[in-house]
Amino acid sequence: MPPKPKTEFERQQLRTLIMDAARELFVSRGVEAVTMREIAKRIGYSATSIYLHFADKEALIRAICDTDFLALADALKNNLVITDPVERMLAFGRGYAQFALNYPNHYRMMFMTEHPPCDPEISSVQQNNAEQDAYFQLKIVVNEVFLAGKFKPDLKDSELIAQTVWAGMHGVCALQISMANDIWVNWAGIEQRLQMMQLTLMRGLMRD
Amino acid sequence: MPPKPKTEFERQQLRTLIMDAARELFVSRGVEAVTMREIAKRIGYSATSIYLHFADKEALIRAICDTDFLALADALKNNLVITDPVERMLAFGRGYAQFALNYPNHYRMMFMTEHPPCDPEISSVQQNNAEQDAYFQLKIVVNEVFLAGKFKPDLKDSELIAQTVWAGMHGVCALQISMANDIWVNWAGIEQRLQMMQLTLMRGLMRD
DNA sequence: GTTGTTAAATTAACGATGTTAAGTAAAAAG
DNA sequence: CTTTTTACTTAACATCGTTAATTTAACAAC
Repeated sequence: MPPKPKTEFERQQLRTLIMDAARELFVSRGVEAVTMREIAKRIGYSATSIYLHFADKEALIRAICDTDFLALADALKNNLVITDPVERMLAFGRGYAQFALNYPNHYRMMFMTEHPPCDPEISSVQQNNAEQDAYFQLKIVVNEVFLAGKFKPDLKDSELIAQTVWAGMHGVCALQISMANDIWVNWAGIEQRLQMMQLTLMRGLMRD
Repeated sequence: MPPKPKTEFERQQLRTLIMDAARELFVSRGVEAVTMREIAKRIGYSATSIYLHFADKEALIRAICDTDFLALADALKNNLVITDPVERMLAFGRGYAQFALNYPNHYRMMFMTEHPPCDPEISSVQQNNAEQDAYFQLKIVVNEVFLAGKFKPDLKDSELIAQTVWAGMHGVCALQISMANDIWVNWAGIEQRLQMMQLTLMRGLMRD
């Protein structure tokens, strides 16, 4: 039953319908385990219909990632109301970890798998817009601590500090996602590990 | 030309021939991109022959991982000759990162993808054997610093410290492997980021 | 030495996947 | 009323991991 020309709005609507169905499946079982046919069935379409809206599976994944970067930025921006720069940075880190651990398959898709470099032409995320770009938010949050003179005096590169903080939190989250079930390691509780990382980063970066 | 019974040695030999060919391909292009047929062709066998030695692709990957944990432990144990515990821990971290960045596809296979929990019955790595178990090495190295009273006095859980150090280094390496080509982030040099992480961890963990 | 038996390998084939090509129905355009 | 365009579907393809059926060759028993 293939009807008639669709308005641009209807096209967008179907596009997001596909993305929402795909996201739900990806998040619950990971991108590899989900087939195009399955996504299509979920929304009552044929598999090939997806290709009218996305060039291939990779493009679909990328598009979803893209809107999820928005979701991450949106979730994190709530912390920006905290006035104390140091408290804000800590809350920001906790929020980031919470996102990672609440949506591990998502997080894996966004930060643990190599995607071809994201084309800013196509991306719906505006880089360096604090509302939309979580990395930009991180830079701001760290830089405000930096400007407040809270870091050790020999630390002069604010962005390098930001990348270190990111790496530290990412390390804990990524190991948790990939290796939590590995009986080889007698893991401490994830909450404990997160707190320990934040404590260590703080002590290592902040002025005494 | 399929001849007759092989001695156990010949079977082992073919098994490692398969593993070596597979490893080389996996390391250069990642596990997903390499097909069983390709591995087989590389050693002049038919694809199905591999299944006479490994239950499936996953089992082959796991077997390779397994021997690579040995390789990692072997590479890292050279640092154990360093006498000063703190210097030894630093060198250990650098060695770990070097392994990760020299063999990124390997590292991804070992630490960045979820494998079903490793069965110690099957594994050829002896857990808690310092010669073979890199995580055990890490625990020892950290614990020696701990016993030397070098950590901050309120840090009482040596294994939690080890896991934090691991997470920090893993974070830098993992982001490098997955996101180095992401133009979104203005990455500092990888060497700089590694050094900054080590500096920060040290300052955050060690007694003043 | 012929004849089974068995191990090691192969070729054929299966089902699933991402994807492309060809076809179809209905609305719009002329 | 015809023609074109649009949204979709079904068929089909190549490739993948994997299994089944088949071949080949060495050994064992008589």
